[in-house]
Amino acid sequence: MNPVYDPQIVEKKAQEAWDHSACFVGDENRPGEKYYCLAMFPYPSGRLHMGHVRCYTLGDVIARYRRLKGYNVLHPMGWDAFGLPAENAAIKHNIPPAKWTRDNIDYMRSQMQRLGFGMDWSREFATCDSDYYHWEQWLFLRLYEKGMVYRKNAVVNWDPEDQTVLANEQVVDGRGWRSGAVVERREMAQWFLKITDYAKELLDELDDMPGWPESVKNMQRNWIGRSEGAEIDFVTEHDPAQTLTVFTTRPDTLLGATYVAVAAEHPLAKLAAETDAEIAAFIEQCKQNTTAEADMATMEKAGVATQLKVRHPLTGDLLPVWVANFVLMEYGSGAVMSVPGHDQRDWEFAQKYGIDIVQVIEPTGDEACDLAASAFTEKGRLVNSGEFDGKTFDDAFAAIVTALEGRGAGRSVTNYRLRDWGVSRQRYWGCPIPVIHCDACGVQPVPEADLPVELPTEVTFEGVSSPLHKMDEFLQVTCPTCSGPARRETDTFDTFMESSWYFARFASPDAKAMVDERAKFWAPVDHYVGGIEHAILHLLYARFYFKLMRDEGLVDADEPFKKLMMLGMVLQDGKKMSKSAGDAGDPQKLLDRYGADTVRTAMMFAAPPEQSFEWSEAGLDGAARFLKRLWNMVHEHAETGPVPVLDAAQLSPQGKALRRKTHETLQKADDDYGRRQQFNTVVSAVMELLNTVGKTQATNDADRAAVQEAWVSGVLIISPIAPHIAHELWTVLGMTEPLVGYPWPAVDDSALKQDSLTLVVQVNGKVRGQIDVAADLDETGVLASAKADANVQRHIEGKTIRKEIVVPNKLVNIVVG
RNA sequence: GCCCGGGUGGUGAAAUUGGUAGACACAAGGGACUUAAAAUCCCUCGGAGGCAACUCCGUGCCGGUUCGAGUCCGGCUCCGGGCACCA
Repeated sequence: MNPVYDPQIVEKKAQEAWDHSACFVGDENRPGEKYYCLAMFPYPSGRLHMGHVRCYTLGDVIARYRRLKGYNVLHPMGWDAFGLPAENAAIKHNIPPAKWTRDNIDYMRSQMQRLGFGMDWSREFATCDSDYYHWEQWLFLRLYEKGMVYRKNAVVNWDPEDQTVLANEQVVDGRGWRSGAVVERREMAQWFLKITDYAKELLDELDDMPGWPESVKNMQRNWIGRSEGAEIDFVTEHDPAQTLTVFTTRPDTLLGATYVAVAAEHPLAKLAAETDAEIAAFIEQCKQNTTAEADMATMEKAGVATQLKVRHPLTGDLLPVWVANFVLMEYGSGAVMSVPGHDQRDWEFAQKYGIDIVQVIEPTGDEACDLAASAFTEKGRLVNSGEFDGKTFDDAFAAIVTALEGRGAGRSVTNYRLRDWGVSRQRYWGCPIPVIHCDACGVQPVPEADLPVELPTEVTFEGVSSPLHKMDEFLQVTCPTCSGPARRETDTFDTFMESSWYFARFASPDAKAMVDERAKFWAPVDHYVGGIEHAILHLLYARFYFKLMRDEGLVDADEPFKKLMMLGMVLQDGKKMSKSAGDAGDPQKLLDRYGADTVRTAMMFAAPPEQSFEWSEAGLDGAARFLKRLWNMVHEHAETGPVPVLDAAQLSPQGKALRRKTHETLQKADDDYGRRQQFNTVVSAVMELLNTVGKTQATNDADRAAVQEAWVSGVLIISPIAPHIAHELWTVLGMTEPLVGYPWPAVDDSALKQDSLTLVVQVNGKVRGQIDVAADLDETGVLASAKADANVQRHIEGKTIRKEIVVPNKLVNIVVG
């Protein structure tokens, strides 16, 4: 009798064997080319959901496959442990964020281990470990010295009732999610990293990253948003020493500018508000917009005229200054010139407020141009522009910029949509920003010897504000410059800071520096797996940070992630899974009922990696049935006793067909794992192989050897996906070397050879028959055979053959008329 | 609003470089085994006609290119992701 397949026993046994042999511990000295496989580390939200299961199974499948292909693999795991949910839990349940986080990590680690991921747990760390964030503070201070860091005002969402800053997701319909109070935009001094200094490199390098999906590269290109244009200075009427600078991509339309618009936070808006209650009221009203760009883009465009005027740099005409709610202070100089004739938004604004619309561009072709109906936004020929009339875009651009340069009133510039990275957060649960505020000396960096600035973890939350504000032992410090009393910064870093370099730390997790030489060995990550929701922010910040580290000499490469696999979302009720959506996605009960291999197989079988799909338990029974069949069939085969060495010459036709299927499956699986990165079809290929073995009657020793070969191959192929059952069956098949790292078998081309092929015959593109032909039959022979088919004859009879198309090994199309 | 994806049977999907649409599964229906059930095994399974051979229709919608389009092009529509403080 076969032993019954009991995943709980099989999986425990396999995991103990892996632990015992330490086969997943990364080691620079192992043979084989290094291969760093990494799945984006999780935020320890409490329990794994099916999105995690998918991501980490995919990472594990890739890592295990690479081991079979002879690579020296590093596959680590850790925790993105700082963040908002821990504070929310603290406020709600009065648990210190550190304890809540550590408990979650312990539970989620046990779930990952239960899933059998072949990860190197010896390198594990959490970003809330001071050993980790120490070096983030250290790098920040290095960047401070280099001038890569600066402080300026930026707007935040302010909850006036809770007296706290809210994240965008905490603002619901313009109100604080807890207090319900109307949220205000408020300016605060914040730290910024000069990512814009690297905009060009971040953009240009995308052209040389073949391992990234085009869609992600395009998203990043659009995000960085390089545009060629000009900066133009408008002298203010009230103070000729002051200028208002705008950026435009269309300096050719300068003569059509009929007003300028500034952001509500712009100094000119504030100046105008001093003497004008209507403007002050409008600015107040603008404060009720959130800081989210999506809200800005969809809201009703509105503005108010000021009494201020600026002088047109070429005509000297006075143009009115408007304050408009759609101008972003964060982008460019917080001011735009408005050309309603040739910009749709400006046109709508001018229509609404009765501002002049002047045509300065006319079509060169037959494009429609009716400024009474809409703006003409195409490039064309200049009119109503004095000396520039008749010029087309490129000439006009150059001539107008030259004219401006001559007056010192403009210059051509390359502008980026990308804004500098604001890294300050007015939150407790994050990495302390290592600066000190001294009344006498101003902002002072914490001396390197005093690092890390440790975040106190013994805290009690009273209300929603950061407990740091009330902790004198944290707050009160002496100024490193004058030794007088000073105050420690209470803001912490954006958590994207931690996730921007953790992959480098995994290479040398115990280094007494940010990283050591081992980072140069393992970096860059060869295969990075993660959700598509990280396509822009995380991946762009990490690329930037890696360049900062490179420029410090810490790493060698220019880019951190060679190959990027972007996963579609595992949806729940049509939306991405989140902490707030409950634990419907918790895999725990599935692991208890079916075991890890079934959960992993079902997840891999459900869809290809990049596709989003709604999670459903429907596939689990099928996956469980498949593994059980595999278990039973391999045991039945093993019970027939020892198998002789395969003698291909002695195979029966069935044995030969099975052997071909085995090698086709090896070839397909290798291609799917390695090149196509589509794993659902690996599972189906093994299912097909299993079905083929099931139909094979092994009548002689050679056939039994072919069956053995089929099972050894099938078990090996499925092992990255269902590693525990594979571990057990490997031994059942009499294999003595460990399966982890066993060399992937070479495909035997002679086994793939076919004597005859089935071709499809079409008449006028419709399938009319199938023919079996010798594999080496030439085109004339194939055509003759096709025309001999009875059904094909019926369709070509009495008609003229106009064209004959033969696609080798596939089909024949006969075109008749 | 802007940027990036996606839409194929009752369901998850496959079709890799423009070449047989629906592989492999799930669910369902029928049958075998069983006192019965579970498990297992076998058969059917896009729609319509024929009830066989075969024919017509069919990959979100409309149009185009091609001997041939799920695949390429143009226009739409619905769904998802991102939009700088969720991670």
